[in-house]
Amino acid sequence: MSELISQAYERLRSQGGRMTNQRRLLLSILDSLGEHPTAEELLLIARKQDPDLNLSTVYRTLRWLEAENLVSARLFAEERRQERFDAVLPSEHHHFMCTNCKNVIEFDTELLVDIKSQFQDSSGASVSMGSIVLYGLCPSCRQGSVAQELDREVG
Amino acid sequence: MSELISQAYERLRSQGGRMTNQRRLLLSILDSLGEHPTAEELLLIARKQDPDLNLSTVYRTLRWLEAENLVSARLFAEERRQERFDAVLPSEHHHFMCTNCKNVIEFDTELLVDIKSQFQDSSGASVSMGSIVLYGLCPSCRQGSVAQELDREVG
DNA sequence: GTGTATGCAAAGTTTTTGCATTCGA
DNA sequence: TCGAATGCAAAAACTTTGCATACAC
Repeated sequence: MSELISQAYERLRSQGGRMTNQRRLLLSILDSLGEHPTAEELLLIARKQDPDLNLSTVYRTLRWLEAENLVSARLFAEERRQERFDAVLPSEHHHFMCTNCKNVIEFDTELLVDIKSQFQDSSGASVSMGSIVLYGLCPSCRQGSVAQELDREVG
Repeated sequence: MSELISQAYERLRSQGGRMTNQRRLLLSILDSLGEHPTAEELLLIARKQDPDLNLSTVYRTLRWLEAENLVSARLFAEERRQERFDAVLPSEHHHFMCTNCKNVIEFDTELLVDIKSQFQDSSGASVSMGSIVLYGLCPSCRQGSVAQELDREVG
């Protein structure tokens, strides 16, 4: 069983919570999904298996997981308000978002620690975490980017 | 006259737009403010000089400035939905947010270019911009952080 | 059985939009 | 003058909450 799911069971047990079908379903989707779904997207996927699942259950589950630090919510500035949810991976990871097709690519870097310590040294703050978001064109949108850019502008 | 304001005049002239009192006021606040106001905060400040100013005018002005690349909108994940607006500085700048007092500190770094090129090389994407957000405790919250953390949890 | 989690509907929060009016060039 | 910008109110988009019911333990 995956780390996410076994951790969730553990937390539930230790705080007297319950493992419901809804939570099991959402956890398994979050765990296997190689994407960063919004709450709505998650609902749509989950409803293929449980058509009665409710959006507020999705939000409540995500917020609980977030509070437990098993999932993190991210806002990409390009999408005004909608949050995207990530299963928290063992290593800090960062994101690239294609400004054309909106696809997200995760990446890792060891260089952030340098930025952190640079900032800590100069400011006197203590940094506990950090995240990077990069924007640009993904490989497939680089080709034919002119046509696609036009499409998007005219839309 | 500041870069922001003169640029705004320039853009208006070239696209047949008009410099209204409302825009002038908002521009001068954005220009002088050493903070990252939300639309609502900007409205409150502006209303000291023009009590009739409307929130939708603030949003429309900010969105126009954003489209002109004179202001950038940022979402800090810690605050769920509210955007903060920045006058765009000549150099890319990044943010640290104190998880305790929510204050924001800007910083610069030359190290992001390395992360960009690292990612470009490995992914084949072309990166046009990027932003870093760091979280932690600011210098003043580091002292007495225990008491303050408790305060926040109990809230 | 008991209390946690759910579904539903209503409310909350932030941002956008339609329309009549005002105002800058 | 006349079209761009504003104020207002209503809608839209996203998220949270209250409450009665269902269900995990």
